[in-house]
Amino acid sequence: MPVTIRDVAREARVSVSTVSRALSAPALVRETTRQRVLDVADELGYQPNRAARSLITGRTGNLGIVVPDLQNPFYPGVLSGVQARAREVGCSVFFSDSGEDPATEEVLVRGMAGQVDGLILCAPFAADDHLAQLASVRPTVLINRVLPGVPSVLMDSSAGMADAVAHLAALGHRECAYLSGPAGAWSNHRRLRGLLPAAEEHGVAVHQLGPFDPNFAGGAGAADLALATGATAVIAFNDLMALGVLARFAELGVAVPERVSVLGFDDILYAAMCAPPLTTVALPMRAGGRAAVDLLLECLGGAGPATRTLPTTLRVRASTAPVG
Amino acid sequence: MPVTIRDVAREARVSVSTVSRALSAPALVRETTRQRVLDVADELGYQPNRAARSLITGRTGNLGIVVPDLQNPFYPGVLSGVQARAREVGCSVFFSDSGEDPATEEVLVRGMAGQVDGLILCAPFAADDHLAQLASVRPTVLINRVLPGVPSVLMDSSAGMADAVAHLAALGHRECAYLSGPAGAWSNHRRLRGLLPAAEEHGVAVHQLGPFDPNFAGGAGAADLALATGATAVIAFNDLMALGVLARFAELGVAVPERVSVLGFDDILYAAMCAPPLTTVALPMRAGGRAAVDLLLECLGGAGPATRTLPTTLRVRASTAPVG
DNA sequence: ATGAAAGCGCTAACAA
DNA sequence: TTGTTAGCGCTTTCAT
Repeated sequence: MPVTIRDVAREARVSVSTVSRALSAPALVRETTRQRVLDVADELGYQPNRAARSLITGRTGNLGIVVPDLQNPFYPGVLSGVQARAREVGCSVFFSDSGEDPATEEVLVRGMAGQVDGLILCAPFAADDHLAQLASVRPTVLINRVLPGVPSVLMDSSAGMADAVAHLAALGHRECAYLSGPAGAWSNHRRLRGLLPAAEEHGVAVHQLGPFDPNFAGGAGAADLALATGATAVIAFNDLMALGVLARFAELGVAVPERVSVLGFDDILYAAMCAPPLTTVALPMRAGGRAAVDLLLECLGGAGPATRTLPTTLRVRASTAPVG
Repeated sequence: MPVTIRDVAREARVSVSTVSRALSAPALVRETTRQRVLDVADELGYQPNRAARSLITGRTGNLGIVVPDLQNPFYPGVLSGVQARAREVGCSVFFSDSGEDPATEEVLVRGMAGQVDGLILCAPFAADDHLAQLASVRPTVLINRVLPGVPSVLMDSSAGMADAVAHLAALGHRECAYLSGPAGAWSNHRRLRGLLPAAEEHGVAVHQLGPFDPNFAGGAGAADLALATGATAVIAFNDLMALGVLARFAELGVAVPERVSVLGFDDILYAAMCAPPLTTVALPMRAGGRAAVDLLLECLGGAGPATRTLPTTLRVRASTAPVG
């Protein structure tokens, strides 16, 4: 039988209300009383029952996050940031994985909604109207997705893409292929919004290919198409695809970066570990997770829907070189 | 104001208990009544308050899992399995990351304990006595760790290691280097328990090196040492290390698998994506996560502490070849 | 500064 | 088969 607030009250010779106050409103009890209560609570190993507390306060102290696919190394990074920040502010976090399915996503969100103070939806697949409905159930923060009236954390991939193009242009590339990710994805859209104007500005022609699956196989499948365009550089939607391109090129005996330069997006762990190490636009995964928690907390505190844009960083490694 | 059980009761013209029963003990109400209640509940969008329910039943419907490090691709795999299975049985899952620190681990477990029915500890870092204490707070299942009296899911890495050695022996290797993972780790211990007898049996000499950090840098750092032993094959504690070895060998111009064969452990996503693709012992990550949930559910159902051992699979790829 | 008492929304006896 | 009632453990008025 776990120890309750009454046990502490009895032992400390005060009322339950005093115990309650000693724990959650220290200013309202005399210092000596408070100390005695705390001592007793400690000695008895008292842990307030969160269900009872939240039943009355309406707050759970929990956050929920749903990501599209934990197998994509990008999301564990975000998740890790969310959890780290949540821990710092004393929150626990519910996690789930939608398998990139909008319907599942909806079920998961509604399931979590009842037991969290707020939700973080990472690159959600739901359509705008559905998403708006979900966001209305509980305070919600979006990551890498925009929806009017809903706060969001954005990673500035347009700027990252512009950096990437500038880098290629500086290396003398005049023709590049872009391997698209999922057609409807906000993130793919954003990359294009960075790519096209920057390419125009630098006088780089763009062959837009795809959409492809945003994974290794997708990249491997796209590699030959990219080659056929005659482009001297390939920009992939994400690192997983870039890795696929690298692998297929190796198979084909196409030298990277001597004959073709390859560029990824995300900077997942393996981008630095492959051969050649991948030049890529690093997205602030952990920072994004942390920012989402902060934004959520602000909303719970009554702040209006804000948007926070996080900078990206071009990491130049060995997969890009001057056009030969 | 959210809709409560009383709203449903009033609208359906029954008592609250009937509503309660219609939802959680369908057999106890007449079919027509039940249908009416369900219709009203649906129409009103009624969602039972989990805090209130758990306050009285003592059950939360939540599970908790803590992993050492989400950046290691092995753990997202497990986490993903846990979550998938939990969802099937209607549970939500709390997640956290200990950063491979025993003290943090303990804090996290105690923090979660109050709001979960059971806990899954994945390759925990806590010492046996501390772990035993943690496991006594709530029903607990261990993954890749054993402790008397505590149920656990084990991945049979001893057998996997034996397979690996047999594979190398068949290729004619007579001398191999083993790059140890963390000294105290149960999993490292297990690998050795498979390696040594199998090596003996097949007449393969083993150079035991390390311990090293179980990551890319650790492997890269260990590569030269391994080479210096004169072994024709290197078995790394895990894939991340094996990838480090591969990278360093590439730098050194040491041909894999022509001059040295390299073997990993885990079969993380990248193992199939690197060059050359890595021969490795695949650990059932998702299956392990699912099994842990099942075991936990059995414990909650009153079953005694059981141990479930999951088989591993040797995946032969291009990083191993006959000794030249 | 402290205590008494009224619930939060729900389930589980116990009655009917 | 259904309703009535008593709490689960806690916070929060309202008194004192």
